[in-house]
Amino acid sequence: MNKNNSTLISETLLATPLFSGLDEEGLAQFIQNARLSDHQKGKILFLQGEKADYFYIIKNGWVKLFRETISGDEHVIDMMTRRHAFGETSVFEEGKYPYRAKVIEDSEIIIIPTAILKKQLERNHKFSLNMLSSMSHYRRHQERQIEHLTIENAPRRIGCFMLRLCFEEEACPVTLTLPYNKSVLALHLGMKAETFSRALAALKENVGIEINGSDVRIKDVEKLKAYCRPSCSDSFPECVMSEQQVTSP
Amino acid sequence: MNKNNSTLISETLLATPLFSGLDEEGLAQFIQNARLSDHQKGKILFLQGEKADYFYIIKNGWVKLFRETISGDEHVIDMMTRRHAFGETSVFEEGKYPYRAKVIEDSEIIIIPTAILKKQLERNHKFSLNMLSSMSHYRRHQERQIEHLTIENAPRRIGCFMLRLCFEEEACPVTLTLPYNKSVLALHLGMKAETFSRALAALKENVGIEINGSDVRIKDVEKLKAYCRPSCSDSFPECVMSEQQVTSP
DNA sequence: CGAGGGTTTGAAGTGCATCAAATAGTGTGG
DNA sequence: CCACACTATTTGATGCACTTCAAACCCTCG
Repeated sequence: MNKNNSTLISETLLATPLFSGLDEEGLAQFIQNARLSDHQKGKILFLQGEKADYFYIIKNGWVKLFRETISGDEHVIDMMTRRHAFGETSVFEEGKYPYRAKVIEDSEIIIIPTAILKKQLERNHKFSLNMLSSMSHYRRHQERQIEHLTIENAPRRIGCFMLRLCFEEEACPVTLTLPYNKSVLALHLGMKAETFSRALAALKENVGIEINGSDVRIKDVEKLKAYCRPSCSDSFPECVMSEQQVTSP
Repeated sequence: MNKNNSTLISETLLATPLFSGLDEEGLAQFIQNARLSDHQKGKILFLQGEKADYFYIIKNGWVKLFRETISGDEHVIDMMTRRHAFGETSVFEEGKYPYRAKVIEDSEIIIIPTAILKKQLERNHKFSLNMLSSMSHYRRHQERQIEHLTIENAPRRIGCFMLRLCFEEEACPVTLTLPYNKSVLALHLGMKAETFSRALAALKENVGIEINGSDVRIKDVEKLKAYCRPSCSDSFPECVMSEQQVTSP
């Protein structure tokens, strides 16, 4: 591993909540054993049930975590992007990955042996707390997802997703680009691609959103919030605000 | 607090994964500051957003964790029973409860100040690891719930729930009692009470289950498994097996 | 016994899925 | 740089699962 790579890895890890605030030595343990590599769209990183020798942190790109049912349906557990870590919970799953991972946009990914993770968990209290914190954040994220699936309809689920995407922008109107392709996004939000398409059209109708391929222009953010609010148990903008750093799958 | 209570508390805590294997001193910290008390059906333990000074462990009974949307819909996050802990993640939520808790069957509950939890998290590595492990278990539980909501229909969701309830029985046929009342269970499984009722009838029709009030007799467990399997990404009986110790909400 | 919650049943409506086909968008090799 | 192939997206028509509203029934408990 050359120096350049080492620097790149260190930068990414430091920006990932899982590793933030770690002491020099602990961080060094991870960095020394990390490997940065490029992966093309379509690459399967691992299968469900496979022995989990490594966990992953994304430097750039998109990875889809998913499962398949016996009857062939695909369930998208989550979409991961830069600074997201995944596969790290295999430590608690008898050393096996509980889902599949597929690269869906060309990505730069950092790979670290789970053995290092295990050792740090045993020895480095600060790291355990970090992991606890990021797991807790993710738990909240999942709770919200469950709630949305249960009580929100398709257009509102998309609306909430877009609000999360644009929450950091303060300008009104807001322009944003939908990540990855629409069919995957649809599955991630628990609907079929056709429904997604129609629901987008409904949003266009009801809250005056403009859509151009993957680009979305929200002319009136408040109107979108008002549209989504009635079925959201979290108070806005808290619901929108607190999604920022989801790090653990 | 009398000695008797102290013993009862200690017994329950030891049986709760969150505290299992803790050193004497750490355990004593919790026990010394714990309070065991009875709560009647209907009692609200805390509201969403309330300052979280305490967390809870159930010794006996049932507690419902839920939220309400602006439009008045209720979302049941989870149902907790003996040896389940809840409210403990408020430590990571700016010290506030992220949901409401209501007693739905007369219960004996252990209450411990979150301050103790915080201190132990800071100082007691073993306890942190316990919490990490139980959080990880709960995460899996949530994942499965999300998956079920997305790809399983109502009868199958109920079937999976019953399989989980009866997984420890080895005898066929199996008789079990549905916990708490059916309308709450329905909401917990993401459907309305009417749908629940009709779905039960469908199960009766398709897999030959006998229903008598809250008592369910599964005449052929394998048939039920076969009925649920096609839409389940986990392999049976793993899916059924691994639900046993869910401790963290 | 009567009141009130929980549960079931019926009829009608809604939202999403499904199937099918048309259209737009993307990448490839000639 | 264009033609072709392939994939992603949209649109339409139809069906099914769940919800909604309403009423009846059932159970429990004062």
